[in-house]
Amino acid sequence: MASRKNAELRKPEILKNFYETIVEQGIEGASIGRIAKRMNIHPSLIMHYFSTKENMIIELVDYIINKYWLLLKNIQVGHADPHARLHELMDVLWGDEWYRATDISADFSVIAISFHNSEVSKRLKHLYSGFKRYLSDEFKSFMDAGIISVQDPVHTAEIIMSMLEGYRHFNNFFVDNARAEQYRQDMKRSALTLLQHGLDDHA
Amino acid sequence: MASRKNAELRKPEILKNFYETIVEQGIEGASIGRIAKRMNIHPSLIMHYFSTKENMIIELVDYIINKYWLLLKNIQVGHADPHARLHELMDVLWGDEWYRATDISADFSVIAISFHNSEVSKRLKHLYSGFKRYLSDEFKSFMDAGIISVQDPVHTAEIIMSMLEGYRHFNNFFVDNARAEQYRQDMKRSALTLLQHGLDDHA
DNA sequence: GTCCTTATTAACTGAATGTTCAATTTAAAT
DNA sequence: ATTTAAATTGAACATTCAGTTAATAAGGAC
Repeated sequence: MASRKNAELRKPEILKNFYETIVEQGIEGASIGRIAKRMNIHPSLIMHYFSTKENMIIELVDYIINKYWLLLKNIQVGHADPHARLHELMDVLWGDEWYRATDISADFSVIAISFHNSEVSKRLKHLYSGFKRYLSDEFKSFMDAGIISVQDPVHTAEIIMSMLEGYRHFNNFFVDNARAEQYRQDMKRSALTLLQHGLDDHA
Repeated sequence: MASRKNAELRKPEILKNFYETIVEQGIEGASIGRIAKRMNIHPSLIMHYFSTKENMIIELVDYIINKYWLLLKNIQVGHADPHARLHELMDVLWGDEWYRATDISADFSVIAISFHNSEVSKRLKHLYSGFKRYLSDEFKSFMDAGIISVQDPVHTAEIIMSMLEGYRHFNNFFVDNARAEQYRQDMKRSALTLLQHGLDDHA
């Protein structure tokens, strides 16, 4: 019999294995039976804790999203000097810790699920809107300090988030490990260029 | 019995229904049985044409990717004048036809599959590299004409593609239909700003 | 050591999974 | 009208699916 653990330990352990199974086999390969086999426990034990697979998916999404919230809360960019603060923020956003916080393969699976699961969709929207609020607040303060020249902090946040997501996306397809660092720098500098030159009028 | 059609008609029809089932139920809900039911045909007929589900997935990916190739080949930006040509290209990339060419929900499913299916991954990489080549060739000609100021056309293509992908991604989460057009314009203008200001040195 | 909660397994279900192979229908060619 | 090839169905296959219910095992409180 598997070593006895309490719910507080076992549930996250199951979620972690669910997560890893999705990374390795996709959502279509992440059945309860396979997760149980990978953990050397009985499938019924998983049902005991989550009742339905739908529940387990929701809790998995919460588990992943929580990783992002922790990232956000731990940014706490140190510098008070706006210029240094701006650069530190950019370093964090395009940094390694941020990129590796979650497995991009699982991220895509979750996003794919969100298109036909409204609970998942709701949670993703909430996460994104929190991220957007955080960024736009920062950009607002940079505007006030006069070190970036953009017109609308919210629109700016959307643009930077889009670039960040595009970066995550393509890092898997372009790279050519030797080019990874180059690509990262290109994206980061492009973001800074945009922040400092604003949106010109190309009418 | 379902009306008799030949392979040339039936196979694409099956792929189309596979595609739509993925959009509605995700890859995990797109079983052969469900696809057959939706088409009012017998599941065996699907096996007859594709032999295995794995084959069917590969052919679906080819089917989707072909839509993108058609887009690329039909761009054929008309203007010879470089300045008009640049703007027309940007209009196409951020245009409605481009955005709606495939269902983003299916795109995400395919990308998610690519992480644990090397055949799918290979095909996506090939598509992206073709797109990158097309864009970098265009950017090279704009550089020669002196209407954009970037240093490397390939890096530039990667950046623009990342922005485009980020745009596709977030259009589903930000919008607020009233803002959709605004967001699109913001992204397009940002891309133009980058092309014209290049990557500044923020050392 | 007994009680009591809870973790874990055992045994099972009915439905759905992808797949196989033979039988049947259809339409075109001769 | 007969032949022929292809399209379509039918019935079965072992396996896996998520889920149910009851039994067992383990550990903490007293």
